[in-house]
Amino acid sequence: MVKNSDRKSISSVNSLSKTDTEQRAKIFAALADPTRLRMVELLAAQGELSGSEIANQMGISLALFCHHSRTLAEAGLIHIRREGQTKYNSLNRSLLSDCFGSLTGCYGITEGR
Amino acid sequence: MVKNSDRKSISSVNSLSKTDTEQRAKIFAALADPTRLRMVELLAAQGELSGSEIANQMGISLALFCHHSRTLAEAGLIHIRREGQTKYNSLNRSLLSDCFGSLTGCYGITEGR
DNA sequence: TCTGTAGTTAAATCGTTGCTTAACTACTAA
DNA sequence: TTAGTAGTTAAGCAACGATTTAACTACAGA
Repeated sequence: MVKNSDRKSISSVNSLSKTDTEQRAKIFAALADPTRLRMVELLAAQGELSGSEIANQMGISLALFCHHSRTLAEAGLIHIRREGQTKYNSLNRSLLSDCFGSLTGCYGITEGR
Repeated sequence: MVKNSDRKSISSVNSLSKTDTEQRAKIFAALADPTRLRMVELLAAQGELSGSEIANQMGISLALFCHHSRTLAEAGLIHIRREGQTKYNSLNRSLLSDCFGSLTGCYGITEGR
């Protein structure tokens, strides 16, 4: 039997295994705002986007994007790849699947990141 | 092609089909509080429970349970069955699957409610 | 009628959070 | 050096939300 307390020590925030209730609540809280949820849906549909691209497509300021992206990053939901002065954001799909699977009992198939 | 606006008119809050971004955000917001998430996890594990049973198992007051259960009900996440003066709560699993599936692209198998 | 159980509701408190504005760094190119 | 692009951070405000307490309805049994 693997306890949640063990899992927490293995994956501090990113993915790999099931997270505990507090962590999952934090992930759901990150998805609970319409603006952030639209950001996540954009990334789910388009794969990888820079902050400016997201802000433009959504019609919000870069400051507001940055504000929300921090919440998503702290929940472990987005991965950031630097290229010059541009930062590309992508979704941590395996963390999403793990988090959702803990409630539905169904863990979807995720290929890579 | 089925638009989200069409879906909304079909299923106002309960299940059946995909919900729009605002509705999904509301569902995630209902799951965003640790106390409510524990309630949902209890129902996911044990199927059907009365308010008192949930409050007892969680070590919270009935008033606090009632407060949170209202949020869950408004999101459409719980179904209530009356029996005498007792109300039994159960999870709307298909709504959960639809909501999660809109992000992961994977819609789990749900049998009945 | 009185007591206990099950649940609901309102008010008050207090912390959190979403948004805007503005100032800031860092890199690139003319 | 100047301007433009990409992103970050802080301050302030308004709105929301989690919790506790207390008062309430409704029903069942002694």
